[in-house]
Amino acid sequence: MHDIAEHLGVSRQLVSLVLRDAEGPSEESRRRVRAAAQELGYHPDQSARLLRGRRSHRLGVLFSMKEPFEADLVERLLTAAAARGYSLALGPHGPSRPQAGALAELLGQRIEALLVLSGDSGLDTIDGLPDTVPLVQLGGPAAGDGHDDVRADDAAGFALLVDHLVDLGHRRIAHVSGGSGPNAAARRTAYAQQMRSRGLSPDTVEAAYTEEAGYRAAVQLLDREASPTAIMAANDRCAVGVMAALASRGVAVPGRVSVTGFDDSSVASWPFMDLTTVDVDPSALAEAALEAAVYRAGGGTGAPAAERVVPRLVVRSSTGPA
Amino acid sequence: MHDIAEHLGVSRQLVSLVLRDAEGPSEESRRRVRAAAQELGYHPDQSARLLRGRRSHRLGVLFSMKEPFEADLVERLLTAAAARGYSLALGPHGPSRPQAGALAELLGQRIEALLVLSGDSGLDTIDGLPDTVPLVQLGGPAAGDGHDDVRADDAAGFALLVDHLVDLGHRRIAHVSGGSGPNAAARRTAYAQQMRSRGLSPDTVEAAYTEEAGYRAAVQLLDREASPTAIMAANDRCAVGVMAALASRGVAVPGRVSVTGFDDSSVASWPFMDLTTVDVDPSALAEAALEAAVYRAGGGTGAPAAERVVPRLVVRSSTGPA
DNA sequence: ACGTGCCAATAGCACGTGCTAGAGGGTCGT
DNA sequence: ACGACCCTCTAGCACGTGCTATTGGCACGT
Repeated sequence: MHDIAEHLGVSRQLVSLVLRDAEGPSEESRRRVRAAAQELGYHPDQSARLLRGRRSHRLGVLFSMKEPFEADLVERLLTAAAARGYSLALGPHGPSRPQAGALAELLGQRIEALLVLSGDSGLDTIDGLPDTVPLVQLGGPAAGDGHDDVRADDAAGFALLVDHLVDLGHRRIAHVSGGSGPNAAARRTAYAQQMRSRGLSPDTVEAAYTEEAGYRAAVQLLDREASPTAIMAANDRCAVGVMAALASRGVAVPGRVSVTGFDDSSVASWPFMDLTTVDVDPSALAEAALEAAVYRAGGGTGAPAAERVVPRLVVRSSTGPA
Repeated sequence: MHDIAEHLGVSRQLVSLVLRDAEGPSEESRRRVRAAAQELGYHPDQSARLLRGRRSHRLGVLFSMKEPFEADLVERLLTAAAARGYSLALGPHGPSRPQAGALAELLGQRIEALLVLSGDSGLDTIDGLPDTVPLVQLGGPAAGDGHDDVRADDAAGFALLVDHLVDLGHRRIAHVSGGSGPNAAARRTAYAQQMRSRGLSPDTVEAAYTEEAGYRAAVQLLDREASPTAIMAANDRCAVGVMAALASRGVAVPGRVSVTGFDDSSVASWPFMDLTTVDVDPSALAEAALEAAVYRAGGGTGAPAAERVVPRLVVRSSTGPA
């Protein structure tokens, strides 16, 4: 900035005014300063900007790069934040990068609120976070207490899927559960409840949120005497395994068995999968979470929000009449 | 920092010395300062640190969150950078976040070098980047010129795969190509060359780096009179489609047709895929790219490096005797 | 000629930290 | 008892920017 000012023979302050679009400078000055900035390849130093400003308008995001769904959410968060004039400090954690390390880095970045993402991968309890930064939990296991909490309404989603299958005439509908994974218990319960309310008895096989677990669970189901005519997987990844197992046994989908997923991830739309699933609309999740974070960043002190985004049924060709 | 000093009745400078592990302060002081910092929930302000330091020891990474392989690379880069005392500024771009926007944000963060990732998804030509920041390209389409360039040795990888199949007795080996995708031409050429050197004639079907394209290409191959006994997909995603097509036609793998992938992504290790592929070892890629970036950051002015990481053949159960 | 008002541009401090230079108070040797 | 030394701590400036307060210059009215 100093260089630009010297180059033009004006003061540094004038340059500052122009570059942050403040009122004052004449059109002529604006033109010249902008041209010089372009010419000299100037980019404002975010550190200095952040340091000077009273507020940072910056939110931290703690997430895992491994999970495609979280990566997707982060992208939505980026646009949602930009639309409100906020920027995001990304804090990816992974096997080689402990959560605590990523957290410490975020806390050094003047964040006004912290968004914690946790998909189906599971996340150890969040600890070591200071009470100075408000926390918004997004889609993870139930937070301790007192924090904003945004997630999909899994119960509503499973009710939609059960109804869909029952309406198609299915009566032996099995559920391949996420086992001890986050939200798995809620999904299992929602499934059982909706089955009973339709006069059917639930049939759950414990597995996990992985392709391999889905594969094994499906094999197990096929080996029974009265194998089900429909299989509801705990999520899409799990459904991929189920589909693979059926294909390897030569079982027609949806001819003999219908299959459903949960998430509407990209795999669900592969033409040879074409999975009936529920769409949790990551944009809506991101929007709701960001709204909560912005509210806290602005000093909001209302009661913790507990937003439940209602998913949408997406019918594709993996389900059909019993 | 000021608060801690006041809390203990010492000077701010002493606190500074302790917290950055400089020599000088006594053990007693260290203990007390650290305890106070913990108690007050202090985290050093990175902005101020960055502003003060002459060097930032910070590297920018431009990538896409959509691509799992890039996400994986970023994670390796994070650990590699940490090991060398560098930090990374992440610049994810996506549909709603133009590359230029992410780039501008990075340039405002005092980066000393810029790593540009581009997997199989393709990336428009990089422009608008100032000549003040050295650039290292990682795995993408050939950079214009004069930039460091790190990527997998696709030719060596395909040679390994062709040799593997030929040694198993296959003679009709088809290649489902990545079409106009980045590096697809190089892989196609490497395949053709190695086939000829083994006395066989190449047989390429144009497709793309997606599951759907792989599926369609495989269907096309199966409909021929003399269908191949082995199919080499352009990458793992493509191989997933090929496998699905074979399964839906009841073609045994590897009984009647062998299948190979390229990348050793997570799908390749799914038990019902168990794909023979080549492992590009993202750690080695990340390490090499980071080394180049650090060299440039340190002011290195040598000739542009052109590192080719030699991949490793991973034999699984999707290939067998002809 | 002199004040009044306005527009354009400038002066100077503050943000939180790292680093160089220096200050204070002990201990030791003579 | 006095200076030389070391060990520990402190004073103060600099980094690049935003913002408040102030200055300079011009046109206008009296």
